[in-house]
Amino acid sequence: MDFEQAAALVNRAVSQNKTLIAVGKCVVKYEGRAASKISEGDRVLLIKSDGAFLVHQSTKMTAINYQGPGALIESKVVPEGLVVSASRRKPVKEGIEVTFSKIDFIQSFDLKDDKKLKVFGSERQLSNLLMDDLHLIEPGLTPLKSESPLSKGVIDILAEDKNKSLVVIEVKRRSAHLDAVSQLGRYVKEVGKRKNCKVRGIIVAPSISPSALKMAEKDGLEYFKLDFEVSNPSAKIKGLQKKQKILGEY
Amino acid sequence: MDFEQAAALVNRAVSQNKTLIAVGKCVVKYEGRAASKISEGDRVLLIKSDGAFLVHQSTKMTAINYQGPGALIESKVVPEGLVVSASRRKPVKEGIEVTFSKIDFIQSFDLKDDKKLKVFGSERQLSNLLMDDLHLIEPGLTPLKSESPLSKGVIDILAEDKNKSLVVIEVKRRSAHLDAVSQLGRYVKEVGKRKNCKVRGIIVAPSISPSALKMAEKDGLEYFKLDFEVSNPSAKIKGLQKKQKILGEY
DNA sequence: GCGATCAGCGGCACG
DNA sequence: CGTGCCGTTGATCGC
Repeated sequence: MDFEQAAALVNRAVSQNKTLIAVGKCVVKYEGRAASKISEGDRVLLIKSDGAFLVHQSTKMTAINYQGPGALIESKVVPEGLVVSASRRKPVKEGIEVTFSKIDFIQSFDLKDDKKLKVFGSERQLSNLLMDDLHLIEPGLTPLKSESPLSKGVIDILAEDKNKSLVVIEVKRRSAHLDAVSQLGRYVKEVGKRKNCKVRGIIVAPSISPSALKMAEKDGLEYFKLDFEVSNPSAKIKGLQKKQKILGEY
Repeated sequence: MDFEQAAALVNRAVSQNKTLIAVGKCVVKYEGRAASKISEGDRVLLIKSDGAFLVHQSTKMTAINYQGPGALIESKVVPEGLVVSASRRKPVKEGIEVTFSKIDFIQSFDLKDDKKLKVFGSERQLSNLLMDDLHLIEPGLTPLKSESPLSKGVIDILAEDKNKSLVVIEVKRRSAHLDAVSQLGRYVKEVGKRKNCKVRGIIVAPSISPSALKMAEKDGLEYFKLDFEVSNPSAKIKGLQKKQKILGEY
């Protein structure tokens, strides 16, 4: 297929909201929030029906250049070959330009798909499950509210212990790191200020980095190890236990 | 092309480290760090030469299911159609299974590409540029070290002001948020502890969220607005000015 | 619209 | 390997 035909194919695919796949030798330039350039090589261009625009190399998961849904897509022939470009004004003015010097393959597809991915084991879901299992953390701990909106951020679980103290619980679906401790610290601080009382903070996560645990202890926050299991189509909390003073284990 | 031929094509492409593109009607299941399922629809499957495995719907930028480089890829025919699966042991045992009931297109490509993307305007680059422009923040501020490794994290710029006080500078290429303030706070705290002296902290970013600025001021950290420009092939700092007490502007 | 956070985040660099 | 953090992060949800 020559460049003229290819350009026509791209423009037709875009105007008909079809998905287009092109493979060939190209250079790619981007300018917007950042700028980038890559010289000639074989790549895959994927343009989706909503205008999402992706340039992939033959390795790695991530696209080397891209433009989000809603991009304005144009194609034209220039002396160097076929140019396919995508640009948008928001979030900022930016654009990609892919210049093919050789096209190995180009085709448009009319993809019918109204299904949505269902995911199990998200933090939200684990948090909801945990609402009913707070007794695993300690007796007398009762849930007050989940997804409680704070002026800044959202508290995963707000609870009350047997002494009627407020407890802020932050759930992580993967290892907790320094940022998680900082985050919980902010929530505990804000709630304490609002309610003008002492507030406890608990991190619940499958693991925690040593420095994060150290920081948590220093800040008076607690950590509980969360043991959970995901399968299709559900997630389940298997256990929950206090783990502190990791050095003491040895 | 029938399923048997397609399965053979996939296995051959994988064994030869080629890149494979398939388009067709399929269901996709994933189980591993989380679990997911999506019922039948038209999607694009992209398998790269390094084993990266991506399933795309016809909208949005992100793949709905994926597996990183190094995944073990297999293909076989079952009563329901063609199964293409990708699995790996690390970081955890996990796998995707794509079952095609209809194949619209399938082809392998031998992509030659040894080029690497060059990006301009990264935080690292802006930070390096700023090293020479510290006087724009305040007279007498001199750079000591860039990318200074701390026990936890890396300080973008460590500097010294005219009073010989240490100054930790955190550069952000986009709007600074609460997490950036927390991050800088951790650094300032650690440096102050190490050197046993008062340490200043400055956030340099193109903008800052109101709550982040508030928290910064409360924590004794400063904010400077960074005005920069990116183009191909470079980035440039255009200006730098103190912005505080935003409410006072009105 | 901005703000804050999650994500199966991915990728990178450093210890 | 883990730890930390950047990313043109993207995507979602609440204000």
